[in-house]
Amino acid sequence: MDCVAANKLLSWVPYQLEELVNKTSKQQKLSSFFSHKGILSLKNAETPVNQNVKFDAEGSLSKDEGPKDTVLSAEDQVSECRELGSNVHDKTCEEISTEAKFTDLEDEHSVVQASDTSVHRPSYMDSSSCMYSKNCKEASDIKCARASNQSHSTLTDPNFVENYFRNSRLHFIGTWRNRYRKRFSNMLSEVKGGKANINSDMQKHAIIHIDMDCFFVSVIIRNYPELIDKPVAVCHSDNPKGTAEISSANYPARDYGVRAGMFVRDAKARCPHLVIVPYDFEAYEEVADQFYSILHKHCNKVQALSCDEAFLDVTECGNNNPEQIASMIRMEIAGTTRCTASAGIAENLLLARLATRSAKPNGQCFIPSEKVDDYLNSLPVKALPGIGHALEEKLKSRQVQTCGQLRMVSKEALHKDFGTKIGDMLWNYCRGIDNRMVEVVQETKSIGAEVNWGVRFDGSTDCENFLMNLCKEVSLRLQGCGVQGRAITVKVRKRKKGAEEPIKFMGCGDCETMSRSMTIPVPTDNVVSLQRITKQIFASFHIDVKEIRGIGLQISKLESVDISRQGHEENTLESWLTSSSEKIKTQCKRISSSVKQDTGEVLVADAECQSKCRNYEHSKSIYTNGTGSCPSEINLGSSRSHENRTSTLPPLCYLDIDVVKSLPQEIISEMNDMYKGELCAFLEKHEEDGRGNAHLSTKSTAEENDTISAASYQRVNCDTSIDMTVGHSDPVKLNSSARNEGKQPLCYPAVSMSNLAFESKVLNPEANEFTAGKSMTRTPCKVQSAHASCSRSDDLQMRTTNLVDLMPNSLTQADASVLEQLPEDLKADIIESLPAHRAVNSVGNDPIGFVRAFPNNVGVQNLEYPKTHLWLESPPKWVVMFQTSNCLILNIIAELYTKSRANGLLSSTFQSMFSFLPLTSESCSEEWDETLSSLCELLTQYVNLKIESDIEELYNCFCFLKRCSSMSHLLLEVYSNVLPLLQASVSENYGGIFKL
DNA sequence: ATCCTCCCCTAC
DNA sequence: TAAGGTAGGGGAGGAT
Repeated sequence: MDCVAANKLLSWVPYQLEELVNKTSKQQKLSSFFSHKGILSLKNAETPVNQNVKFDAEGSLSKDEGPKDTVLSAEDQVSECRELGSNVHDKTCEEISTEAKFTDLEDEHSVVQASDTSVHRPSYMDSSSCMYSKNCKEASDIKCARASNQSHSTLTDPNFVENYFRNSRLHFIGTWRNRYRKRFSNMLSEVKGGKANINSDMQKHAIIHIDMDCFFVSVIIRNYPELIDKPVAVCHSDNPKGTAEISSANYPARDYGVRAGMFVRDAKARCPHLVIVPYDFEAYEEVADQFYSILHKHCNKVQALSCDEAFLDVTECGNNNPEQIASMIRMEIAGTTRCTASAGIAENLLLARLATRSAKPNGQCFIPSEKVDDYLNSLPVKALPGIGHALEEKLKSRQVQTCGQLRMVSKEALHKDFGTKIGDMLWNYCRGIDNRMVEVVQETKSIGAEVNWGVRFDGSTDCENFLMNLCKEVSLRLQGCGVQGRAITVKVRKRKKGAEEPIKFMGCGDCETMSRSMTIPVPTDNVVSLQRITKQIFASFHIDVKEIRGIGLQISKLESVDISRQGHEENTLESWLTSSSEKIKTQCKRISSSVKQDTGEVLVADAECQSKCRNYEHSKSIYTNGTGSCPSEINLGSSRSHENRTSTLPPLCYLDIDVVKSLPQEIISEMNDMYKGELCAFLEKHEEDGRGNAHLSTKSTAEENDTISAASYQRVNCDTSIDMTVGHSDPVKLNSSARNEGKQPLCYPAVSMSNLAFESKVLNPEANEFTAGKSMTRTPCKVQSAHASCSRSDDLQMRTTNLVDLMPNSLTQADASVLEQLPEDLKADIIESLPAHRAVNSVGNDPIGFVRAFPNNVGVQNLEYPKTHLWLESPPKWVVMFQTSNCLILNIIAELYTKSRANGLLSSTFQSMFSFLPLTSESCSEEWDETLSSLCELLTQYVNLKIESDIEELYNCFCFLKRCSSMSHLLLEVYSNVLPLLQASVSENYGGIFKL
């Protein structure tokens, strides 16, 4: 038996192997194969000529013996393999015995592998693939460029996530479609516009499925003509003993039984002179772009399946010979990319795709309608798209292995066994029926990132760091796609009990996977929001981090970001300035054309968008044309270039100097940096220039401020327990005092102001989405408190029950006094939720009873919709409740309260305003930071709602915060962040910060 | 009946 | 050493 030949055949007509192996001549085998089928009008492709590539010698083709080109090509490849080295053929014989062992595995692997980038079944499911190890000599013509001293796991590499994705081929494949959508968005949207006139039902379609031949290898070896006929595979490592996985193998290599997904050591055992070449993602991207450019040139209905595979609907292409179109396209692809492609032509997507399998490599195949039945009859069900190994097994257990057998099963039986949709799919597909259309525009439904290799955590810090980086990654991807999402799903792979360390180096091995999700009312792409929510969901797993083998984060319920809004999304000082800059520009244009100041020509929104995209692409330099180096940090907030800023900032002379001067020193100093130091000089100059004028122009502002500060003063004045000497909350005074102290470096904290977009909706009962948000009421159900059980059935009812269960049997005096200080409706709500025997008047002596009354999460509760809870922080923290009536009341409860109270430092005034604002210096811990971050965000959101009546009160809050700044640097940051926004809100009443 | 979450399966 | 990702779809089962 000629095993090489058999293996070769296996790779493209696998399901006919049994009928073939007993024939002696390959020619005979193939002829018999096709005559047996008697259906294929397999035609030779007009082979494109290219000086760099040797294509299979085809020349003219005999129509009656269709498959000749393929046959010849196969023979060529086989003979070339034999010529490779004197020992190759001997080796082949030697391998015969070995290969016998592989048969099962191969069958399984090769049956449906038509396309090269098609991804193998993960090897952790194929334990058998690990058992072959052979000492082989290395035969490598190309030295793989590999980093040798790089860390490779979460245990040793703090930048693991970033490095990981850069080098992952699966990541490349998985994210390719989104990059394609971005790149070809013009073409896609054009077609979308003209799509409506299709009446698909009656019309018979002509579909071409086109697929590059062993894409990953071909792209690499097009620059190494000497390798074309040698067995070559793409892999990260060519260590002949290693467990690196073969990504793709060319046809000569497949002759030796080398398959995608195989460990290198197994591949080398089969084919010792196998040449391993490294990945070149840039080249893949480039060739894929060329590929799609060609497709779009010939046809405007292109559905991208992957980087090397697409469907074309050529029904209305003008040319009514689809075979000719396919042929032209293939020729052009070969000429341009120096790689070959195969095509299948048929009346629907299913048959076109099946036809391609028969056409490979470098051929094309047309399945006419009348031949469909015969073609399918003996086709194994596994060959149908949509039937993987699980369905195959399920069908096998029902004695169904071929489409012919499947046709015998009634639709009802299929529905019963597989469900309606899958049942229909099976019933239709085995009859060659496929009603899907070529879908040009495919909207993204979810975006995520996942790592299941190299994940080994030493402690929870490592794990948290990893999670945070994953969030960054996902946030960048969302922004890169211009979408935000509402559903956040965290997936965790945990080592199965009793599972050993996997054979694959750093693999995840046998795992148990679990996932949990949370839906928020307003979509987000913000990294801090994602981090917070992710942290919380993750915490709800209560998992030993040492057991974790993989983590994934997925965002769904996507909505596209309104481009015009993008520039204002981040409520940073910068965006605030730049958005105003744009306002200026528009107004300048309108009012006066004589203004010559250079305000920067790029529209803000565009600049933002470009900046984001650039940042994303940059961080993924492998996807760009690759001149830029990779920045070490993927942080949107910090990576924006200075050049960008100055190009969008308003010129100094447009700033309202008086308003600027009234800003806190930190803000001025930040702005000064943005203006490269010119702002301070400008201010000084202004001061010197004319005090008289300045006096006049500040007046109205000062009056307004007085009004505010009067109210503020009253409140502060009531507060006897707080040091009053720091300035009575007059904003001007405050600011000048701040200016004097102003040594504190202003670092915009990790908190971006738009983080809690959804909180703003919570705070805003007007928001339709919120009131209508049915899902909201169920939101917290999957994220349980540390105490609550984690069963899947938990929902809001459970959640509420748990909360009540967590209530202490008796409330302490402290509990009662806390409750007393809560707003009436909140108090009522809590009391109502208590069982009678736990009523408030039942006071015990548990000092932290009230703390225990709440789950170890920080949450938001909206009392207008008492069933709505959003749990925001990971445990163990405090409960933070916000309720919205018409007036802002923030309650920071629990531990903080306990701490502050113990120190006797709570001011009654601010208790009522902030209820339980912690003031003790000992509170300045990490926990403190998080709470303040939340507080900051929420205040910001509130400011953004611009509810006039509350502005004043807010101002007081901030002034108060400012006065606390000596105790906490973080408070200063909170203040610094919130104040500009507040200032903006206030100053909007008299024309904004910029004079116009 | 319809929706949601969790999970599995599939394709590349 | 090695980079076992990503996204879509559907079923089960529970809640409304």
